[in-house]
Amino acid sequence: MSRYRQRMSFRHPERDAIRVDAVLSALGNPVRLAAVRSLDKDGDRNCGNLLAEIGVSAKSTMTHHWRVLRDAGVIWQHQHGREYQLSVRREDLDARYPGLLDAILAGAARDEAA
Amino acid sequence: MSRYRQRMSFRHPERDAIRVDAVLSALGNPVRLAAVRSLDKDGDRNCGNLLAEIGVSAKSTMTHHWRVLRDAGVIWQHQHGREYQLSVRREDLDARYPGLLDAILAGAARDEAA
DNA sequence: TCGATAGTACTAATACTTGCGTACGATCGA
DNA sequence: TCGATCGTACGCAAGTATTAGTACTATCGA
Repeated sequence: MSRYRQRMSFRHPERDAIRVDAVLSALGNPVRLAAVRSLDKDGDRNCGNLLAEIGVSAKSTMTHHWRVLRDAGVIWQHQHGREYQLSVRREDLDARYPGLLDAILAGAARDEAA
Repeated sequence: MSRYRQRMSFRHPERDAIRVDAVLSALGNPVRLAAVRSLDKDGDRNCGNLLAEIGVSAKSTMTHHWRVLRDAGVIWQHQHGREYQLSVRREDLDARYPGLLDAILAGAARDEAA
């Protein structure tokens, strides 16, 4: 009997269960904001791709951040073979909070330029 | 010699020093989001007014939240007699992150309605 | 001048966050 | 079938956030 729980597919909140304070809290962390910017700019990715790009050294650290973003309803994370496909939940976020994600991403781009 | 530092006027970040991740992190807390919604809806207030409205029991708790919002560049807080006038830094936020504050406030209103 | 009021400063307890090392399960490819 | 790979699960350590009690300063008004 293993000490480790068997991995199963993740729980993602329904669109209607997304809350703006959770979204803001999730994106209010520089590592997660950078991750979502990358996902939005360059399309879907697996976890390892982004790890190097964001400059985080430990896989387990990003596993934590993916969970926060997933639980807040910001990203989808689905298993695909032995990789996990990541994508921004743009349809859901834009439907529920029109203009929010674009304003945030534009703001992050502006901060970076300055 | 008192153990307590004398109060002086607060440091507010310059418009150019505001960072979107700090704004999101500040507004990613339900108490602070509610406070900013009240300020935006009903105009400038002092601290005590909002205390009751938001349902926070201790003044010192709100003192902490005002500091977080102030440091993030979300609110102005200026002494006026023995009260402190609070207001949303709408001009600065709208100039730096167009549409962000409106999207957030609309989102909070939507969440509340649901 | 003096009591009441507004709201901060400080302290502390508790809970949550972030980061990473290590153990592991599942899958791929040779 | 077996080693390499992907990325999670778990656990720990250090840091930060949240809340509130109490001490305090400054100001207002009678």
